[in-house]
Amino acid sequence: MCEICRVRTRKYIFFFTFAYYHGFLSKHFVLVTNNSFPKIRIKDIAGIAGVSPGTVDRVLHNRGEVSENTRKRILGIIHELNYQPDILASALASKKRYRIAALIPEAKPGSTFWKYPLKGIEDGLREINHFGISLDMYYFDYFDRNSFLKQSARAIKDKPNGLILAPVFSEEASLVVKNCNDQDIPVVLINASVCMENCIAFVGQDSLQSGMVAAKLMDYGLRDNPGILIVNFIREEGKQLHLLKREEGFRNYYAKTSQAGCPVLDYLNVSDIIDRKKEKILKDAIFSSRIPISGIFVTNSRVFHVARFLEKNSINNITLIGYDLLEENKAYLRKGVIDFLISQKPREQGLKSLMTLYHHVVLKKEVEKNQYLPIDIITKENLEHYSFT
Amino acid sequence: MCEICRVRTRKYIFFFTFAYYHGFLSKHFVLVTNNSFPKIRIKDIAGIAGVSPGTVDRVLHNRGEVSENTRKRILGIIHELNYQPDILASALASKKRYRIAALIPEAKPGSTFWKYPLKGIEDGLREINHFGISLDMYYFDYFDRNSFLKQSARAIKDKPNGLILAPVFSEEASLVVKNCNDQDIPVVLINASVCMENCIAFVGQDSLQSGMVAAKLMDYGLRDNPGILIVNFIREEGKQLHLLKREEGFRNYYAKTSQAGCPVLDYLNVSDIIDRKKEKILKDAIFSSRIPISGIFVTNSRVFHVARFLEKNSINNITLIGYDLLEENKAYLRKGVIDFLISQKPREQGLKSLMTLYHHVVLKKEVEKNQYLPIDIITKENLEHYSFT
DNA sequence: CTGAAAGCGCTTACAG
DNA sequence: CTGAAAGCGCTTACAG
Repeated sequence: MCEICRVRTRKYIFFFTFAYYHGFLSKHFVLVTNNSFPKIRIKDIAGIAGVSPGTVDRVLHNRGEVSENTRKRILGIIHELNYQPDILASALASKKRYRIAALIPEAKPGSTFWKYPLKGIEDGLREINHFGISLDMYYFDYFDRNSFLKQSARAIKDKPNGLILAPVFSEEASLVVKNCNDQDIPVVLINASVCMENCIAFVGQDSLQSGMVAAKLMDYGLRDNPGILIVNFIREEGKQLHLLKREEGFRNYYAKTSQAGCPVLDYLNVSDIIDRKKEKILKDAIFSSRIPISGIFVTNSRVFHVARFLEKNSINNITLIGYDLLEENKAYLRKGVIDFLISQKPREQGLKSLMTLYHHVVLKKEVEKNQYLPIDIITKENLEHYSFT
Repeated sequence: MCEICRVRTRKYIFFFTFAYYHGFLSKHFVLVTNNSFPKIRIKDIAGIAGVSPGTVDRVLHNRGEVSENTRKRILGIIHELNYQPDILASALASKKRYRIAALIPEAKPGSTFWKYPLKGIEDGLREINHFGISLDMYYFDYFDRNSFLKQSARAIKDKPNGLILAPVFSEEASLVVKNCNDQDIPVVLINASVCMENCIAFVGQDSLQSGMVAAKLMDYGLRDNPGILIVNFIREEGKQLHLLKREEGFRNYYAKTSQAGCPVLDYLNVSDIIDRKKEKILKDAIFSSRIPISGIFVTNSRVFHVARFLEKNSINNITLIGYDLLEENKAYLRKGVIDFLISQKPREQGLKSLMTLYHHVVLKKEVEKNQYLPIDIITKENLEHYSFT
């Protein structure tokens, strides 16, 4: 039913397409291009359409000033030949510059998590900076709402072409997102999610599901000893939604799936800020618990506080599960005090956030809205091969 | 001690560098460039050195025909200004083409593993094909040595600029590597390792360590029930080195680390090819074992054979651990027949292999020789977020 | 051993 | 509404 024509050289492309467009060939004619196919250029399209390259360019970039007639003709040819612009030549010629801003917590000694997303962003930048992309970092203090407000104001004032945002303070972050929306600055959320309808993407972990994974590991190891303590190290009651989600996932698993049936779950909220009281609170919770504790699940990276306590008190019959490959946590994992760490691919979070903005802002491609990264299970045995992920 | 000068515009760069090179500035002068720094071009270097761009290019690419004197002068300036070539412009101007060949098993229904490395290679290609890179695939039959020989001969005859090689048949693969060496075709090994001294890199998993991870999971779940069966599904006795390594890692863990002390380990080799006998062999091994079996470790992706057997015979008190997210394995993981799967990041293996060749062949950068990928632990709970890794 | 010129494919003013 | 020309930074013959 169709004539098929394999084309190799520009001359042939020109001939067939020209003929096709001027009605010399059957409407069932199909142009089959192959591997050793010479690239179609704007010039070729212009030649076939009988216009100048400038006009094709105007059509390609929707910058108007083209009659509807020629526009349609050109779009037809572009479509027929499956024209793919040469993004190298494009980037080289258009001296467009894009500024991406990243608003994330500063990595501090003792809170090293955020150095990995930063590394991911920097690694990504190295791959795409040729395309005229530059990066501005706005660091804030993880514990200081005011520093977040200050840095977010700075970032927005600089009017970047895109923003990577760690919504550590969820309410304030929502305002930032709204603000960006008003100024047409696309936002990608990293690590935690908030106000999704106004963001182009979220890159991070499925918190609910990661709680289920933690519970599975707990359950698998402690089939018959159901005394479990959940510890939340929090900044403010009820504000860090992803921690609540993790706890919910953990509880869901035990409510529905556990092989041991529903065990006794206890929980404890400890302030993440006041340091001196942590130990006493843990001591009370563990020693005077109404149930003998055989497993502890910490819903974030502060699991090393518990590990330190267990080690000090020579308690080694408690299974301990927490989050993230902080240096302290890694050390306790190696020693066997922590049994499992759930990791969130922090480096990839950074990398993917940047790439998502690049695809959206520069290449103008569709991007996936929910980019859930794998929930990595880390043990002493596979830790070393995860160092840079 | 040093004069510091922040430069912004080309004019200043020219002035300072020119002055510096002609002795008008102190030797302690340091050129500090910053973010909003205009790119240094070949033209700038040529201007300062008082030569033409062509000469600078000759120096940059070591293509001789330059007097030692000017060569040194130009190299000095290049170094001083930390010149970074614009790889976009370079790729656009030099119409160089690079052909990468990939020699990997064909993904078949029932053996879907290799479709993920392929996907990784294809995804990577899409990022770099602008740079004149094309890909030729040479698929062979995982079970057929002759098809490997045939396809490898084809691949080499086509003289690619680089080869991605899955050394499924280790001895034959060594010959291929030697052959490539003679013709200056760089080789990246994917998934399994062989003949490393002649390859530029290996991309895959640390097999010994992955066996340790499997053992850890087994041990953690079965502290008191030490009857464990190791099952090897093999093509030929002693030929698939990475399977032996996995078993070795598993045994090492139990010999050294196990909390239960050294448990009773039994093992079984089953031919991967003759299908009808598998079930009977498993039945004999499990039912008439000298120890009651409470855990089975399968050293590769054929774990679904065991899962099928366990399910058919309604045995559900045996912990089952194996490798790879084949469709069959995923189904048994979801049902709870398989407890854990170790995954090897098959897609990333493909992606990294291609990128390694790109960096080596096109960008002429140093590449890391041993690229061990994370040893992913997959459970029913985190399976869905690993689909495409 | 060195330089001048043309070209890679696309974009950007500018002239009509 | 359309076209001709110059230029992005680098490379490739070619002439001397």
